[in-house]
Amino acid sequence: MRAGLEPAVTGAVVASVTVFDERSLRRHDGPSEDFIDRLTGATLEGAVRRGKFLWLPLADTDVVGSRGTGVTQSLAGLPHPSVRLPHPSVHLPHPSVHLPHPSAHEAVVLHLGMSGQVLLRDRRTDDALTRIRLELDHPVLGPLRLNFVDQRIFGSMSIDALVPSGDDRAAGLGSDSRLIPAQVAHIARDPLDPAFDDRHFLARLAGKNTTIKRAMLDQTLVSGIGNIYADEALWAARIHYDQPTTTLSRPRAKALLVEVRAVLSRALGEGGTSFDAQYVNVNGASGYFSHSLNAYGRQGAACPRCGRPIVRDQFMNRGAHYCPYCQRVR
DNA sequence: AGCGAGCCCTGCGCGC
DNA sequence: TGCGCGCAGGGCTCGC
Repeated sequence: MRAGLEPAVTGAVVASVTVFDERSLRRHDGPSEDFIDRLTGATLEGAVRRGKFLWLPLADTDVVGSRGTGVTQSLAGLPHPSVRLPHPSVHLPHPSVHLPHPSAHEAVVLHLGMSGQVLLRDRRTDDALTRIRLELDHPVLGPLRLNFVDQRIFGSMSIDALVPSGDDRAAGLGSDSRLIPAQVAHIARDPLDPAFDDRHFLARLAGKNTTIKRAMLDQTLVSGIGNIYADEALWAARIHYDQPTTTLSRPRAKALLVEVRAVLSRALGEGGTSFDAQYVNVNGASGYFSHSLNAYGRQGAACPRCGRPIVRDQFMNRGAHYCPYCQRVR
């Protein structure tokens, strides 16, 4: 989603905002009028991600001299290979957009929850269950529509202050900025982040008095891993979901981290995991990773490694899928 | 600290 | 065919 949004939102001006359901602003500190007022007319500077949170920094508008100075962001190479934007006929050789100085102090923050989608459309296209809509004017691509769709409304949009992330590394993927939305500051880096610190993670993991899957799903320890990718990485590393972290050896923990990265990389390469039309990219296309699952959702089916049946346990009010033969507590 | 329960929601598939 | 139930990719708060 980040990769798909980046070329469409960078340099775009928010022409109008429509909130169809205020419940999607649960994490916005203020009424919908506030969200609309602050966003309307704003220029989006890019698309940045940490774990499952995405944010679009807003160019400062009330800082004298901040607009139109300095940075030129190249949009050459548009569109992203996996992205088909609504206006493919717009073709400019090596287009570029002059952006304000990247000193944004606010951002639009998005989380998809369980059932959220962000769909890039032309100005005529509606999507069922659209909760919030942004009409964008992009300097190269022209008029666009961003539909935030969410069946269960566990996801959200909000405007949040950008605060220092605490170290001198980029706060997320997609920007060099060290600023992070306040509501995302407690979220750990994800294992694909170049600034992810393996040693720091392994030390914190070893110091926890819990079990491994619970730790993997703890977004303040490591982010970006949900129920599917936890089960898949544990299967690949042959580790039982209820293995105590205190007895998980460092070599096995390191091997698990390797498998987490492999699973996340492959899933991103295949566009994510789609069981239905719920999980789609910005064009509404489904990912293919569901065809690559070895454990998740495969209870009763043969383990691809040993042929014995995969089992599903109730765990943390969710399912834990594993092979009782390959994955044992030890 | 860690953990379980509960909550925020809708829609789908299944069994009866 | 129709209904009720269980289930679903997440994250947060609360009380123990």
